[in-house]
Amino acid sequence: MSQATVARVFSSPDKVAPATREKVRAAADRLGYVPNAIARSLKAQRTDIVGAIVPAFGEYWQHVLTLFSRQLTERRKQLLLFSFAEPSQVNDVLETVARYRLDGLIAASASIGPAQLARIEQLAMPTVAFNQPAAAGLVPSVTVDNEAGSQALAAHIVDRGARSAIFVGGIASTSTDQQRYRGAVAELGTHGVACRYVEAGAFSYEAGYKIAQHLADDVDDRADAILVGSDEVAFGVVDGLRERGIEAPRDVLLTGFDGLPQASWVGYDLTTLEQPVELLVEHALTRLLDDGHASESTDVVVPGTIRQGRTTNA
Amino acid sequence: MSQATVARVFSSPDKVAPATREKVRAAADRLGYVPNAIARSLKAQRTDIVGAIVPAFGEYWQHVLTLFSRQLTERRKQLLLFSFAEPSQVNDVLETVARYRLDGLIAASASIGPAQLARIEQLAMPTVAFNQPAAAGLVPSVTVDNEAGSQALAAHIVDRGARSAIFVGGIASTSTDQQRYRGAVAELGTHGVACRYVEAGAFSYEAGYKIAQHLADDVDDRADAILVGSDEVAFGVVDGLRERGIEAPRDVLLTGFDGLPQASWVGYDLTTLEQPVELLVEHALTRLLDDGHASESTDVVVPGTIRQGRTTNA
DNA sequence: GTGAAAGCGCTAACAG
DNA sequence: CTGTTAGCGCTTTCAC
Repeated sequence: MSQATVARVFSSPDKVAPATREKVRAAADRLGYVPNAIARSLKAQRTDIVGAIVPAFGEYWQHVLTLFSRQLTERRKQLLLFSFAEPSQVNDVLETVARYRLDGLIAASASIGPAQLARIEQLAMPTVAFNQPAAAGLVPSVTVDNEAGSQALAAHIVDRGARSAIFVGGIASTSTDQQRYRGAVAELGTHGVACRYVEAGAFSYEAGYKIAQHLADDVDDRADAILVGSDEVAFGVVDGLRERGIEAPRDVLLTGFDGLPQASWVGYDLTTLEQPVELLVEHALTRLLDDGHASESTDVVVPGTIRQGRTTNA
Repeated sequence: MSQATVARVFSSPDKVAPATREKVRAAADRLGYVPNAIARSLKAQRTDIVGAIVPAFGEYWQHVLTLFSRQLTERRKQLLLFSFAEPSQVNDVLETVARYRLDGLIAASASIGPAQLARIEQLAMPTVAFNQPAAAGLVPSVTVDNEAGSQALAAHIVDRGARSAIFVGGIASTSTDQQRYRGAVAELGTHGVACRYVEAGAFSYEAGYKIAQHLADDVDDRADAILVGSDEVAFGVVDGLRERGIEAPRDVLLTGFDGLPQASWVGYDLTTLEQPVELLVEHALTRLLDDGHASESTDVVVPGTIRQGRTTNA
């Protein structure tokens, strides 16, 4: 048996006589032989691995990651995870990424700024920025329509009688926060409703919980509605307000953003903008793997839909 | 410049004259050269990649995965994710795993049965089973002490006056369910408290929600306490019971298991057995990467601690 | 339908 | 300190 024949048995079995094929398979089973994907990758200049640079925190990213992994498995590819706890680690991570010749790269984090995107360009690795609007124009991107989503939520609360509102963001400098705030302000403005921006300081439950207590204590400044920029923060806000006896929708209208599974949990039952995550992930992978390397538009923006929950059921 | 010199600049810079080193670095920057980790792996028989076979669902696994990824990043290794939605996919996944010559493998799923573990043995790849008690003895494993944990929870509710109890498991055939149930029964038995096993059918919020409504409707069979086998299911149970006007701890004592971050969210504030996940993950990685390939005991069992929440605050 | 040979990009051993 | 050489395990012509 020559190497070549064995290789053919595992990659294009039809090019080998059935008899030989079986003999090779039998021998392989007996010896525990398994083709070496590393060697294959070296030769083929293709790894069948897609990398993802993702923050190591947060319900949203965990959820998205799970979906990427699921869809990649269906495409017989693997997900190589590069997670980081501190934005400062991103540069290091990028250099590591560069060494693995990945079939594609998912850049999903607000910590990936222009400098990092430029570096990624250099790597000449197919890349897609996921829900990171700031990357649009620099790198192909797939994003939910943040502005339209926020507008829809704003319209929703105005419908339900809101005459004053607060937007609770995670981190003010992120492009998602900015877009979501902008959308809200725009829509509310046309109805003569003011909307202040308040920063929770992180995209976490705890941050939401704390900021909610501040809001609750600041009695002068109560609003009819609170638009929270993300579901995870919103859960914290709900609980923080409850702690102070403020209940949605009784005392305030409240919305989230993202459409996490937990938003439908009866304990929260949050009105939120549901991202079509499956679809977003599908778009991202198509752009990464199927494209003739230059399709129509490189920046895809997909609309979300409102999920009406108890928190605005006034 | 010879290949060898360049290689040295990137792997052992001190073996190269500073002048040459800088020249090489400059050239690399200019040409965008980055060493190829695939080729390196082929030569070195070491990939710096650890694989993880994990179910594509569930809060708990997402949480664990995030920790693995974080700790691996610190060790300058990557996580290659093999997730699967159906147990039937596991065999396929294993064959894929086999092809990548990974530095280690984390087997974290009840769907990895004896047959699969045997296959893993064959691969001669350092492996550790994570929170999968059934694997103990077959493959090195790291597991929280399920029985002791359940006993502690059982003792806790007896302390608080429970005279009858129900254990709500996810899937009866899993070894975690069995151990947790067994622990509960053992402890409750010594206090003359009976404990029926009820199967939710999945380790999910929805399954918990549905089973809770059945339990609530079955008025003859009310118990003082419900021990739920996992937090995610417990969240569903809490909400399902609330829907029927049953509130913990007022009407029933309720506990979870796992210690997910959400358990401390004020909306649930669940009494649960908190797994020392960081520690478990650390143990797993040590066994995988640092071991002199045969340390003391291969099956590590780590105790958890009770997190007291509102749901048993009778 | 099968085998021989070259080469993917790197490293380690050995000379110089 | 630097270069030469061989080879990791696979695929891919190109002969036969």
